[in-house]
Amino acid sequence: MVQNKTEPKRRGRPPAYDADVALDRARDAFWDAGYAATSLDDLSAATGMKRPSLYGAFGDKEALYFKTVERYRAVARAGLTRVLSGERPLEDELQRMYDLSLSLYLSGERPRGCFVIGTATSEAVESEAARKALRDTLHEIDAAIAARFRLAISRKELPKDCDADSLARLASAVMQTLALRARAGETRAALRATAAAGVALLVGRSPK
Amino acid sequence: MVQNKTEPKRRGRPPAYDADVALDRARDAFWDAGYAATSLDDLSAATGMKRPSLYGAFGDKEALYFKTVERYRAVARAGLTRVLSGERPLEDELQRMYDLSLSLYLSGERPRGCFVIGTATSEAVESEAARKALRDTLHEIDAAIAARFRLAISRKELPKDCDADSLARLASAVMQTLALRARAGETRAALRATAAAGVALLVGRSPK
DNA sequence: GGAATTAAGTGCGAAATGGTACAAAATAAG
DNA sequence: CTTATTTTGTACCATTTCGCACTTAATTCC
Repeated sequence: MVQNKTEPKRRGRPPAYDADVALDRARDAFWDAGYAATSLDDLSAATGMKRPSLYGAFGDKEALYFKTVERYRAVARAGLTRVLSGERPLEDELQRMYDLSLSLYLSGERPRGCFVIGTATSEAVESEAARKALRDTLHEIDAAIAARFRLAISRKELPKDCDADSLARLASAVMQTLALRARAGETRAALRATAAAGVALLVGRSPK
Repeated sequence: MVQNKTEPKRRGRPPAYDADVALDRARDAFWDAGYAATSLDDLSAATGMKRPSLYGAFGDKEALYFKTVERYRAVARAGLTRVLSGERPLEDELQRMYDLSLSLYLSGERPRGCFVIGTATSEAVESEAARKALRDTLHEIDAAIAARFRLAISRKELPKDCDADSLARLASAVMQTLALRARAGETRAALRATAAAGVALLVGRSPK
């Protein structure tokens, strides 16, 4: 595999846009309005690219959407891997995981929750691709958390008879409720309280 | 308050539709495709009513949608009140609550999760009304579960130092993950396992 | 400088969308 | 039977939407 990063000389007219920036802007448009309610004109306005340029660069609306999903998932994956590294105690890392989630869910001008949940869920019954994107996203998070729980069990941070996979799905559930509640307009303080209660329950302390 | 149920004699041409049946059909259309992707023609086809009749009976698309939400919430509220009556042990009632949720989430031809989560979430950032519907729905469920947890504490089904409100939000989180995962296409068996693990964790047994 | 190549921008078109005006139909009251 | 009342169904309108053809602009290669 040779270097193919920013090929030194492209042949024709150079693009006026940066593909990653455009994808982020398109993602923001979908994130706020949902997939179906975001028109190509909205995407054109958000990215500054005319519709034919959008087509040339990313394909149709659906292809563009799934490119934004891929990009979002890559960022989320990196963050999750970082906070669940195992460098700190389980409880700290879980708390940081939810802090990271909340910083993302509240990062827009208005609270908007998780991008994938907010945009793919509504389409998931009728679109096989959206359903798969949603399922894969949830399962990837499940798996990352389960790995950390397995590590915790091996380190005696948790009792040996715990089921890491079940605990992980429930830890995911806490993240999902944060996503939904953030989008529903709950305050940051309320969300933090729910996260803290979730951490307590997951590590074996009943929320007091 | 006098009797106003099915007024004995209406003046003009009688409606050809049953309002409740039409609302259920409209709800099903929204449930599958989401709010934005459901057109008035879709709603007309689903209900068998022409568009002008829909307007006459329910107002515009948004008004119709929120009428279906009200109706769904009333049914959900009744079910929740029933299964959380306090007649049975806490653990049984929680398990029945999730069983009831799953029977609803998997009741369509295709798995579709929770109607409100599946349709209001995507609209919640830009629509104040959708955001409120989502928030009110989540909080109503939180409150119903919290009441049951308070009863459990008073009955010593749970330790006195438990926080019923925090536990209730986490119990809601389990319901929400079932809603999302059902819509994402997880199998019924997988969903049941997640529910069972949630019940165990909530009543103080670590999932084994 | 001219040809080749790639992207940007204008503008069109067919279809779908939300919404409504208006006439026809069905019923009750007098 | 006539009138008043209410619903239904057809047809229409203005707008939006997705998508594309085609021209124009910017750049490299020779």
